[in-house]
Amino acid sequence: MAYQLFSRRGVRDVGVNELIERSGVAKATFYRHFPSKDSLVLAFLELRDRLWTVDAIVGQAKQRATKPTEQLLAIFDVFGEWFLRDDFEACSFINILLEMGPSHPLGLASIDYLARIRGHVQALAEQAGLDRPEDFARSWHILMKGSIVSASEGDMQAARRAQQMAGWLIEHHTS
Amino acid sequence: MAYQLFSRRGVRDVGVNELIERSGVAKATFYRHFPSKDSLVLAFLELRDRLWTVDAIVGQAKQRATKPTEQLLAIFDVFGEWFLRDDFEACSFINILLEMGPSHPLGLASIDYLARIRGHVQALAEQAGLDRPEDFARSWHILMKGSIVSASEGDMQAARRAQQMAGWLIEHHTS
DNA sequence: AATGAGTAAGACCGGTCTGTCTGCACCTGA
DNA sequence: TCAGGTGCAGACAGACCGGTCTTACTCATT
Repeated sequence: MAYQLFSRRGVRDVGVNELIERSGVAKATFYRHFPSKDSLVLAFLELRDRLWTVDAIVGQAKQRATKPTEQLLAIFDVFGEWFLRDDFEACSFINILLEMGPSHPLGLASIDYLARIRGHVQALAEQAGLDRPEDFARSWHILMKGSIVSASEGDMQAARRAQQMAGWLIEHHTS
Repeated sequence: MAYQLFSRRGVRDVGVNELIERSGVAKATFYRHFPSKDSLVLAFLELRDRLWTVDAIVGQAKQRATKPTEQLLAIFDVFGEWFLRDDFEACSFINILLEMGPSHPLGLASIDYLARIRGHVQALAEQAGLDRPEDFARSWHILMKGSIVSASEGDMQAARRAQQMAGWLIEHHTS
């Protein structure tokens, strides 16, 4: 419920009143479970990490290939299909980071979850035996984030373009 | 004045009252010049395009090299220094696009100015005689936007990483 | 039957937002 | 001298914000 609203319309655009009205819960009940709106947003970010990062992206990519390098490249196959969805809502972690700033608690949490995404990439890079896996993951993440923003602009081939550059990145980290 | 506030703190975080108070102008005078806050934001975006895109980034990059491909790569040199500034404020076009959504008038305007940035890249690609300059510019733009988001997260080497991938992109568009 | 926990509904608080309107001073040109 | 435009200062409207608190009700346990 809150997940749909936050991911599609952003944190700032959804007020507490709307949340409780749509979920049919009383305001006092809401504030008994969450001491503030921000703490609900933190719970949303954690859920987003599980549903989107772990299940929808990394999980899907791992299912589509067996070799680690192919699993990495499959991330952009998943992205390509995700970009085509009409309810494409970009990356909540990026949205909130840019919306609240890197010093706000929610911005800091978003940075943390983005680092977690990078951790998945780095783990796959290590399984693939690539050189300097952390540098690899950081470069890879640039391609992921850049393609998401391009998709928000309307470039439907953003995933394919990023995947092409990702292939070159793998080559240059292969000894 | 409004430029500083909007670029550093975002459009939604700066209200009309603060704007008029800081600029020492009366509210009625403000609304005589701009029919709404959004129209001021539109003027801000246009100024941002001139000061930041044209002067600070593209202009600087062109000054630092003579060959078009070197001028392209110099963009990431400029980015690298920009990322180190303590008043680094990310890209207002990306911020506003993600904050307002791609269907909002301000989001649409941001998409337009982002396309203009891509136009500068494409023009340089054509001068350099690179293959498929529009595809090149779109891939290049992914690297620019991805590195900006990574810099917002705190990765100070984001420009260097993007520049490396940008070099490979040039190679693959050279016949 | 009595008690207490939990809940829905919503009034309420102080504050913010964009945008309008009034009051008053100033300046300029006829 | 006086009309008209322009400016600042700020009250005000109407809506919304996050968050607190009251009221009335249900239901499970004692």
